[in-house]
Amino acid sequence: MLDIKFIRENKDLIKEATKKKLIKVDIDELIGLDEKRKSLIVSVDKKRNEQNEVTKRISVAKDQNERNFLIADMQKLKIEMQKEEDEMREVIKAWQIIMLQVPNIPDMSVPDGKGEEDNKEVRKWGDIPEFDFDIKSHVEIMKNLDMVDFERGAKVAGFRGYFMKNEGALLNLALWQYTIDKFVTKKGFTPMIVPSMVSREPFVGTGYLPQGEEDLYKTQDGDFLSGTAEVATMGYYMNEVVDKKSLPIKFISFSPCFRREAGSHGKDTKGLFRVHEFYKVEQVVLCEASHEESVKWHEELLKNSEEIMQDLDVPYRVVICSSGDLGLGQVKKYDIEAWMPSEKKYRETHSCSYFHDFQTRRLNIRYKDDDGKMKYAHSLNNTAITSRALISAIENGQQKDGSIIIPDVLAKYLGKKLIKKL
RNA sequence: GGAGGGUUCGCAUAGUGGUCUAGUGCGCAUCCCUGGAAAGGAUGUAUGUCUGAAAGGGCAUCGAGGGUUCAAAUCCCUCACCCUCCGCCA
Repeated sequence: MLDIKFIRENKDLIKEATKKKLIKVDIDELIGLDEKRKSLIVSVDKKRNEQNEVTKRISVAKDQNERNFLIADMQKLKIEMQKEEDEMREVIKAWQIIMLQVPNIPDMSVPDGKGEEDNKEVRKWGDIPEFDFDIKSHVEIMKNLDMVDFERGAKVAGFRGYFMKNEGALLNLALWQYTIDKFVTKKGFTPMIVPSMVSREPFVGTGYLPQGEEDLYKTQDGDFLSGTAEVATMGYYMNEVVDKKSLPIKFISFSPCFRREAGSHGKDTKGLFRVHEFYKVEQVVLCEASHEESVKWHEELLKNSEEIMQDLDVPYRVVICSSGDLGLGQVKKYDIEAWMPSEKKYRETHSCSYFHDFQTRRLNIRYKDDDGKMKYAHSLNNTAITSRALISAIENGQQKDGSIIIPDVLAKYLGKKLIKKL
């Protein structure tokens, strides 16, 4: 959510942003509603003031006639007031619906574009491996080594279901453990295991709702299963004033993630790339409300995840996402894409974005600045790791005999450097 | 699932329809007193929003949202959360 004052004063800038992000929202209608809202507030407040004043007189009135007269007067006022209050409620409701749809403004450095296809490569890391044998996909490799079971996954959990098994299970555990260790010991992040079943408010606060309901699983109690630990982690300080001295707050959050993949039925139907349920380690940062701080941490979070990929020896590239690929609240987003040998393509494994105060305004996370003013903190997040990176690591580490060489950082946790058929 | 109790200004607590613009204590800030400090005293102590060039002023906020009333922290309804007990289950 943006500040209504800012919207009023920067109408054209916002309209341009909605075009860039391909979002349909009527800013003129919003401003019209805001005018109505303000004039109704003025009028209602005036009547309330009169009521308050007269009520004081009624309280102390000794004379019964005077008292009755004043009460009758107030009964009339009340009827008028209720009419205006009803109208005000309607206006505010409509106002809020549009307010939640107004997008954040993309940074100058964001390329214009319609979507993913217009993302621009920023840099590449690592050499694309050459194989002197027919390579297999992670599905074949892992099935051969009994690391995963998709058939029974589908039997038990339905479409896109899977079991991780043997070294498949251990390798995932190693990945999470290694990642969290690194963020805690080397980077000073606070580790958290966060809820995946989350109430509506933090979803609205982070910008996933109201517009994205069909992408989420919903419980019969009205909670939603979140697709990322970002939601619960951002909700942690919802409706709180945090101590300025505690900023920046850096969380490394682990959670199961659930995605309906409602719009992608035909896509990536094989393997672990697109699944309904997976685990993720996520970086979340709250920092002081300055653009420079946000940019600094954005680059930092990107670097952190690049280090992880380099540790895993996975070739990747960084792309800057085009305006059409940005979410409602995102100012700028980098994706990291790992090289997938079986597809001969880079595929998204990380998504690193900053929001300025878009999320914290919705979530009401503030701090008191040195000048005594309350400010909304800035927020950012980036994937630290998911199993998607493992797909790439496995395919890149495959050997002619079907075994897999494991990156050193994981071998340490797994207890072996090579996974092979017994 | 059932029964009961609770949610008040940073903390603790008072407050069952109109002098509550929410009292008191603690804490915190500034000042007085002091050589300095403690004790004591004085003053102050939130957020949001509207209006205004500003100073200032209005309005709202006693878990949330509705309702009753001329008037609600106080009465009624719905919901959320916390506590105690019972049941069921891990």
